[in-house]
Amino acid sequence: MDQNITIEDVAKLAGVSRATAGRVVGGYGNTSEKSREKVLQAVKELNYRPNLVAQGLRGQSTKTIAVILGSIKNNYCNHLIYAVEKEAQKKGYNVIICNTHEDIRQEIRHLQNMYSRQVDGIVMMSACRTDEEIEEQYKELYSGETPIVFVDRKIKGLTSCVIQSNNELASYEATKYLLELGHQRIGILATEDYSTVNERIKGYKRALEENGIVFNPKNIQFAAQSEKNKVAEMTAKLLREKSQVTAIYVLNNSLCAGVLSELKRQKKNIPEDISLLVWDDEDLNELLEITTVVQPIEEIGKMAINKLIHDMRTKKGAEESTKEILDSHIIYRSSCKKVNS
Amino acid sequence: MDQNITIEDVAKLAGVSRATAGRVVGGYGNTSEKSREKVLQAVKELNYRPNLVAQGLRGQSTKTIAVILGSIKNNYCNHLIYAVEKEAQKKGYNVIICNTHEDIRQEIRHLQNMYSRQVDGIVMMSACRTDEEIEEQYKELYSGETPIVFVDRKIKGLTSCVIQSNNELASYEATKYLLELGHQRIGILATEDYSTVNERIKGYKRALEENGIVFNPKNIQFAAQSEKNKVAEMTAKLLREKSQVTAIYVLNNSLCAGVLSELKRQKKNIPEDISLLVWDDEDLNELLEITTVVQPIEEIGKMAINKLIHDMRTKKGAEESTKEILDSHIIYRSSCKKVNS
DNA sequence: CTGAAAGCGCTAACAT
DNA sequence: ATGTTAGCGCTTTCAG
Repeated sequence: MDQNITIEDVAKLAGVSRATAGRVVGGYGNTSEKSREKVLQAVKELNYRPNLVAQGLRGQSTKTIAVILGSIKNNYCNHLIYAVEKEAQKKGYNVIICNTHEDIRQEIRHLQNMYSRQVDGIVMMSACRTDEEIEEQYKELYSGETPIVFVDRKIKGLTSCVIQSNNELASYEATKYLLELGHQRIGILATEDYSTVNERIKGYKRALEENGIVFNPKNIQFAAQSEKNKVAEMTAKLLREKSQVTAIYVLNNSLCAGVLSELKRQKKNIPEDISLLVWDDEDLNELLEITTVVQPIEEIGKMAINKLIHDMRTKKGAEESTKEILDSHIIYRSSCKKVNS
Repeated sequence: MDQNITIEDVAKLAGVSRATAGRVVGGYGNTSEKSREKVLQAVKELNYRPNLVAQGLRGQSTKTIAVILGSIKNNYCNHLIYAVEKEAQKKGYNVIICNTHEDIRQEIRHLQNMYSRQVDGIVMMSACRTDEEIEEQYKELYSGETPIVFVDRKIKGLTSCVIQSNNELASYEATKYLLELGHQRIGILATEDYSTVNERIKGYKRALEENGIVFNPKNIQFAAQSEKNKVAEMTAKLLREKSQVTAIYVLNNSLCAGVLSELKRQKKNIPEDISLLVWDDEDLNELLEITTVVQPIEEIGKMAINKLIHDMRTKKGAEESTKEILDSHIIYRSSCKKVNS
């Protein structure tokens, strides 16, 4: 496995020049059938493999795409990376992963590092909250020459390309479904303030309003995925509030385990004692028959890569904001029960 | 965000030579305090970022590590990558992920590609079964100059460095635990024939033997993670066999959902009707109180990176096989019940 | 302590 | 159709 065989070695053995050998191997320019054969023979004999780093330096593409997101452990991210890697692979790109642990400082470091690496494009689920703006000095990192596709969350005050599912609408429909079952007091559990979550809350509010129900801020509680105890605590709080909820609507899959654990501790049965509706599907949801809003993650990932590759070709940086919205759908299982209110 | 600022631009602005600028930026060689300041000032002013691709071509390291494994969706792999990326980051490396989908052909393509990319090292969970051997022509891919650390599974007939948990022993102990509870007929569900699985089966057999129980081959069924229906079917088969099992021992977390789903369909309660013991922990296990064998994945990942970096430094390829075994432990929950046999 | 120059492996413009 | 050569951005001799 000598790693040091270069195009020069191939050329020598084949008895042609570096350029010709390169043309054959790279499949560009014109070559005679005779030299083609000789070169290919030499390639095989020497087990030559082109040096992608040199290609990357010489040419304008490193055939590398970075995925920057909170944590690969998160269910949504995990599926996203899977889809992204699959599509990237198909298109001849490799994927570098960067976990930010939802820390904007780390996100910025990763971005700088990826630019140093000359990646061709970036898929990003930013750690930036809706209320935050990127500091002025770092803004250029988020809108330079290298194309970035933002998935799921968008960033305030930035020209950018976003791909996400129809959060507002799907959330509206999910809420409407609960309302139709007679639930008037629907408690929400969500991760902290990201644009995605906000849109889902918006849809929730719209459905309430349409049904003449006054929104009660106490019915929304926040917790981060990592804070398992807090998730349980907030769940308990929802159940404890005077306006006792009859349904819990979990906006992020990552919080689901914590909610279920608290429900179990309180010996609340689903759906007899409480109804449950959750965003993002996984084995657990199917097993426990939890009604779920399913986002088309596979397609989002695929589209992200294709948009990226398109932008790379057209050399268009973030000149204009674009937004692709893909449809989510609800899988109705048995975790939501009719109540008479 | 001009990407095209080079060390030359910095040098010009600072009024020194490329070499001196490089020395300051790269922190090598000697420089006077005066030029140091001038260069650093220029770096800041121009927002210079070194080109890692050029460094990679010039130097001997690309600061890149590849992780090649079945699928990031698999729970074990997912946690492994997380740990690997975290440790690699800390040590100044980035991680490229490659999913083989448990297909040896894809694995080989990935390997070739990663060598083309001049990665510094590879963490690999090979798709190679125990009964298979790597074809002669590809063997060099698995034991060349670039250090590879094999995680979890090892490959037959190859000098290699393996890191894994004590599969045999932990499985022996898990089985012994079930035996002590009175279970005589313990059904196994496992993914197909990988070295890891084999070791676990070995531990299982040893425990049976020690207790004078004759091993019944029908009590072991295989299915792949992806074949959800087959998992259910095999579970049913275990329950149906004349030698009806009183406990199911699942050797791979990825099969767990399928097993649970079948148990549910058959309205078998855990642990009243059947005991359950599973490898690898996740939220689900805690929630359903499933007794679990927990592998130290975090440490395995960390150790893999450190071994890799060590091997890179010492330039030792796979000259000798090494093996690191880390301890698993069992978390006892309530999914296993005493029976009188 | 600093600068000039070579070269990592590749591709592309220019000659032949 | 093929060879020669320059140069991508960096590091590292080698002189001075």
